[in-house]
Amino acid sequence: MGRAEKVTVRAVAERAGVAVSSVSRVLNDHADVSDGLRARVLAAVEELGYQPDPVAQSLRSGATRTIGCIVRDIANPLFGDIVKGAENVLHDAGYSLLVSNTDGDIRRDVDYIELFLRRRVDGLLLSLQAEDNADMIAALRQASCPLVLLDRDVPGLSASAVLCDHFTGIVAAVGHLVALGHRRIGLIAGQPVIRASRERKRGFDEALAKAGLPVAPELVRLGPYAAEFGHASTLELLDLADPPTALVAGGIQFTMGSLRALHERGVRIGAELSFISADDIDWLELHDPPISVVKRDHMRMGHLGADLLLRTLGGEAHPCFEPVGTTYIHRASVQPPGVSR
Amino acid sequence: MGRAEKVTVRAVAERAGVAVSSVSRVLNDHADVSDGLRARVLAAVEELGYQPDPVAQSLRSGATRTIGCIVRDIANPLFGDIVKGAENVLHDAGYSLLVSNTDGDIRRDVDYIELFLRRRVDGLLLSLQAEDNADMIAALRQASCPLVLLDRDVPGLSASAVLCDHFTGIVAAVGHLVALGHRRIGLIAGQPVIRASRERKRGFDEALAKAGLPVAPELVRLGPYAAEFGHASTLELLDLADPPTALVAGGIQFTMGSLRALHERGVRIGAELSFISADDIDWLELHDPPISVVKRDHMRMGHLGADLLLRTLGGEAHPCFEPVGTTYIHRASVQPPGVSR
DNA sequence: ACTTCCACCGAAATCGATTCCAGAACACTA
DNA sequence: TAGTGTTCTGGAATCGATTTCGGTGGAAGT
Repeated sequence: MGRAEKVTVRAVAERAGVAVSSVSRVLNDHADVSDGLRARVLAAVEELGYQPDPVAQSLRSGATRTIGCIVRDIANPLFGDIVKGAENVLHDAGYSLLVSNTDGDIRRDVDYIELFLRRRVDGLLLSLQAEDNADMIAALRQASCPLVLLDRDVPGLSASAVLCDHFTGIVAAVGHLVALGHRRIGLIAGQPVIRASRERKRGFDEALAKAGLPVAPELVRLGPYAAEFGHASTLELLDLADPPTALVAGGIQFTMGSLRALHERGVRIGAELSFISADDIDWLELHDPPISVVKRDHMRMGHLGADLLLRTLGGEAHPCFEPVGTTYIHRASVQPPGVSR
Repeated sequence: MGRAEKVTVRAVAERAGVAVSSVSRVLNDHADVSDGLRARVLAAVEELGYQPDPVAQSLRSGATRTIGCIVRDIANPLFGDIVKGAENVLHDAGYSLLVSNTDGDIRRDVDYIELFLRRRVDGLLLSLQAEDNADMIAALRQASCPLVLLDRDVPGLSASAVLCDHFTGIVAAVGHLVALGHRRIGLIAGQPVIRASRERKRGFDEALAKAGLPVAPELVRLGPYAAEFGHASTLELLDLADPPTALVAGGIQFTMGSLRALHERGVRIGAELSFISADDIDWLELHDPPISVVKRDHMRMGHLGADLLLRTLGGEAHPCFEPVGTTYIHRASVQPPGVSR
């Protein structure tokens, strides 16, 4: 196995017959290095197959070339796409990505923030579970590295952010439902401690207001981002005396739970209940009927998040914001109400 | 922001009026520490809020408490689940997880292996894209840290592995098709450079052989793990003069591409063509008709992989192997042939 | 009273790289 | 020839922790 005698800068220096400082100067191409010395050092480096030890470099420089990424559930394709997009960009820039899994537990947000900061990451990519957690904000204030929020808004924190325009997509989606004649429209979304939830709710309200329709409180269910909440809420909505004729699921977990509930109840989607999923996953198109969605580019979110980090690491002092658009895509799951036969 | 003056072991020593070595001894509870000294040091640690710097510890100890994980596509829920399972276990054991994304490019396997080894990870969790790549094997031989293969088999390499019993599941699945009367059964699977592909093919062959049926070469398509291959292969199979009456997709990407092709062609799954997906994703149950699957516990794979790593890090010298079972689950996508009306 | 031993603690080396500082070698000018 | 600069190079300090080694003081043994 690894019988590689660990070749250090000292070994290179010995081999080349120069001082270690000279080796370092050559490798980091500092000024004041003669051609002869450079050649000898590079030859020795080549012969020994020397590669500097990143751990030692980190100790000396204070930079670890590592980024910490905090998400709720890495197995969720939404976050998977984000992480993938970010990792691609960061890898090309010479950074590695540490991942986490906070799994619905807000305290784990704090734990991972502290863990990653202790590990001296060069930056944090954050999809937090709540924006108002005091412990979390306190932990982030300790950070001396750049922070990038993914579709989150933590007031008073100096951080860049990728911000999705949920509003436009939802307004278009609900507007379409209204235009088709729907009057009782249900919404299942996350709690307002997350920007995405607030924006979706705001778009929902706005679309109804624009149509002069009242918001029926019993049709709006805000809860934790988990399939089970989508499932339970859907059953509740179906059981109302005056149930909705259309339903918007504001998040992919809700979509999953909601569809499961509709299948269990044998509800004919489109015919009996129009359905829209905010957030697109490819298989929704293969559903029968295909599910209308509000789409955004998840990988691009990760990509832009990484860009923002790199920009700050590159010296940009002020927080920057990158918008990501959303589009409503109509599919057969949305039909005019009362086409029940 | 971070106005925290960086509290080091030296600061603690000064505060407590002792030598740095004593502080270290207290913190790593070595022997030869008097109660008085321990108390003074711990008090100073408390007052200053001292936390040792992991980078310095890594340089000194050679251990980084970091594990590298190499997968093809972190956005794929299969790998997402694996990574999640592994991260949970490793986090609890004090390790952090570096992720990668090799994205169908075999050279990136090698790149990431070398990158992670250079970064001195304490272990590697590997879902390689090919088992016979000489460069990759050479790179892995350089490793002086434990290796764990995820559903892979690289002969001659000293590594533990999580091994899925694809064989049993596929035999049951194809056996069921045969029992229902299917005679022409198609298979779309990965290339034999990956154990999973080989085992699925072996199970497929075995099930047919057991039934005394010949393997029709034109019905077996082995190619790269990508939805597009599943899509194209499915179209080809449908266009055969004597097309299959049942189709097994050996991998979730193939399932996705294959289902898309069947939808495009308007094939009535179950009635016109029975369909089985090897690897389960939750939405397959919501498909119309629900898709039969060969299921395995992905998160458990990650969990066991992490356990194997920890076991080796804990001193276990010999490679260990952990089996993961597969189960065939019948759903309505599988019907007797010729129920076309 | 003198050795021996042990418990305890501090100084310094170490991990591997980078960088500051000082000095050597050489050229050029007055 | 002496003096002044350049240009290049080596030694040593540094990053922050761990660990070896050696030394001190006190207690026990003869």
